[in-house]
Amino acid sequence: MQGNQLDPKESLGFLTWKVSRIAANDLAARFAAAGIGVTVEQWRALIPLYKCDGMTQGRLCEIMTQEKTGVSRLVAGLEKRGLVRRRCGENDRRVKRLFITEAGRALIDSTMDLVHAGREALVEGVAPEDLAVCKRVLWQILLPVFKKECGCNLEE
Amino acid sequence: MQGNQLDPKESLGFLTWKVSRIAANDLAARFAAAGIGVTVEQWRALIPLYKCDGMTQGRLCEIMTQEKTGVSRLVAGLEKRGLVRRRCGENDRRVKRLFITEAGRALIDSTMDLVHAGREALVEGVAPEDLAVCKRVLWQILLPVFKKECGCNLEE
DNA sequence: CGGAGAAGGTTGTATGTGCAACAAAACTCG
DNA sequence: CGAGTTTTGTTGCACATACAACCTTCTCCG
Repeated sequence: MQGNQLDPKESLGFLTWKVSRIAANDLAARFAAAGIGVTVEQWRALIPLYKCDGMTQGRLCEIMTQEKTGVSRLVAGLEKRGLVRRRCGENDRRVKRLFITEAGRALIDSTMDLVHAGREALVEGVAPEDLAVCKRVLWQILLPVFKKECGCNLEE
Repeated sequence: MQGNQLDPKESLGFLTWKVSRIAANDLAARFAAAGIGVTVEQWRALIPLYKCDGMTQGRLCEIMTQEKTGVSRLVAGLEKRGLVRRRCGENDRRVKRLFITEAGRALIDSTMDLVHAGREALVEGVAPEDLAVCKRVLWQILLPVFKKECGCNLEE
């Protein structure tokens, strides 16, 4: 039985890695085809701001469960593209508050159908009840990381 | 119902992305703690060579379902660390054949327990039958990509 | 043959990500 | 108050990954 420790089908890390690459690459191709000038990661970072405007950058890190360095650069890219504005906090001038622009909102709105189509294509042929179990398992694994970090509309 | 299109729990792309990051970061931490001087990605690239020595670099690209550029750099890293040797093909001098070294085999052997522990920790608390469904779904999604690319021991 | 095109790999460029180090601002407590 | 500590964000560095451009080698076919 120890022999199949090297079987990729048995490693959730491997499986999720590959599926996430497929999903991201597919979405990137759809963005490119539609002339959307934003990366998938930047798009993902924009979602929380769409749902909850004005949060600090640190808050976005928590929501994305990601290092502050990466988020700092994602936000810099979003700001360069005019999708987000950064403003220093008034009470605490260390923090940067993030505000999605009208262009940012429009981008999310205009990509909803695209994203939805991509998700459908990804899970085409998968039994809905199995897919539900799969999502539930993955979310269960993520929960400890998201605990006490899920305020401000992340649920909803 | 359209409102929860932005719910991360509903996006398999998001879920797999986050779980794969958790798994990779956890494994990287275990490698670092054990003084294993190799990245998770390099380790993953080494697996197919452990199972099937002497394949060409292009073959490894197929097995890893990855661009040749990334594989080229992964293999370069493995070679720099003395875990793999590259040799030009004899009949076709364009190809590079990849041979795992004794150090490479020893590294895989010595990390098996580590990796196994990481996998156990990742899915701790998940019902085994649900986990099996989850893995089956993910593999089902990957299958079209792996089709006709799964020879040489990938299946075990 | 021999040139056109295909195939295998590498390098350049852009972006993402994590760790460590750093800078600025705020907080703590004597 | 003020020095040390903590918090927030940025920058440097290393590595991963995708696309495009390129080089070398092989193959095809006239």
